[in-house]
Amino acid sequence: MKAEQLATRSPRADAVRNRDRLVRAARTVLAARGGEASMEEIARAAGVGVGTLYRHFPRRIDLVEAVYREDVDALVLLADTVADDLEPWPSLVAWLHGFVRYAQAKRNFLNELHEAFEKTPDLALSSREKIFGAAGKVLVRAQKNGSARPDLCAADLMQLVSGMCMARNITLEQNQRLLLLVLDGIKAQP
Amino acid sequence: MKAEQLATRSPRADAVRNRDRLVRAARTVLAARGGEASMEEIARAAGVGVGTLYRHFPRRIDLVEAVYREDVDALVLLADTVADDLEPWPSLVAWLHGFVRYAQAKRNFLNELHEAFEKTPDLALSSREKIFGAAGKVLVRAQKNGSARPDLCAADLMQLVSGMCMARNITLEQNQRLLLLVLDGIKAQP
DNA sequence: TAACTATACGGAGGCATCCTCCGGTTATGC
DNA sequence: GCATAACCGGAGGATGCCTCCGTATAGTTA
Repeated sequence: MKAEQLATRSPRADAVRNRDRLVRAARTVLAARGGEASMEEIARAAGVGVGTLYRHFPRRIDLVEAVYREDVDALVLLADTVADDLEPWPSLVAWLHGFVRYAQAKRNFLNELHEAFEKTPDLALSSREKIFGAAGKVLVRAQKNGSARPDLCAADLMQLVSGMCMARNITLEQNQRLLLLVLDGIKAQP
Repeated sequence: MKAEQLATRSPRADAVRNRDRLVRAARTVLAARGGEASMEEIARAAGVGVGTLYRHFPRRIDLVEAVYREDVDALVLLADTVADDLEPWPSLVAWLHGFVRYAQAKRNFLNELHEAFEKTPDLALSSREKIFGAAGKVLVRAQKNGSARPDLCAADLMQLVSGMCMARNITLEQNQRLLLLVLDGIKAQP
């Protein structure tokens, strides 16, 4: 390869294969053992050395984000869908219900995000930003409509809702009950 | 000592002294370095070996609870005070404001509690129970009065409020703004 | 006071995890 | 086919958790 050729060549086949194996293995292991899962364990499950794992995903959170990427994208998509199909306030309600149901199932993910953010506060986490963006979309729309109180931002909203979902043994019922309460709080006062 | 004397004799002077040193050191170190602080570090700051630390506080959370014990007691006391001095609803509002202000300052404590509970869900944490008890006291009173919605328990309430306080870079203003929102949600609907 | 013993001390060390580093291997471009 | 950039893997350094046990000492008894 000439020195002046700056365009990176496409990644090697084995690299692509191993990255994919790692994400799959991580998905399985994280689902089975939650936050307990160690990097060695995941690498072993993928049939790969730890060195390879760390080359592809320098920090634990990078791997976690790769695992849950599709789920996060689904939440973003949901925001678009409800915004297209519903009036502002009902779309906000629908999206939050979707979020809570998701968070209930993938509570581990929220915890990992929280932990990573705890350790490195100024770290840009793409999942976080995506979710905040989706929340902002439905929220702002409801605010412009006058159905949601104006003194509130997406960060506030997610603060509240993801915070309440992070508890270990919260049930879906309790979650939904609390969501109704939060929705009452979010609603613009007449 | 006779064999049949089962009454434990009072703890040795050095044990008392070291326990006290450990709590003081832990308070300082935890305040300075937060959750990062290692057990070795705390033992060193107390001028004591790790063995001594672990004899007094078998689990990290035991030490943490000892450090924040007075603060937790203050929250419990606050619940009693507001219940004596104020009408049900205002007392709930006042206590929650107190809680949020405290949580803002001692966010690290909430995180440690959460982490311990995450690791060992069926673990009885006295601080947790004390705080829940205090919350229950003011909440039930407001419910009997008809000013707080009845379909809510202390666990729900703390879920919501402590969850929102746990975020790393939340400001006191944001906290208080969210609390107002939550209070709107808690209030009984007319 | 002196001996005795329950109690406490402390840090070496076993175990686990994180993450890096680098010698060896392999796929890709020429 | 050859050169080499890209990649692989796992040994090993660093750190933290927690235990274990030989040593020291406070309190008790005579």
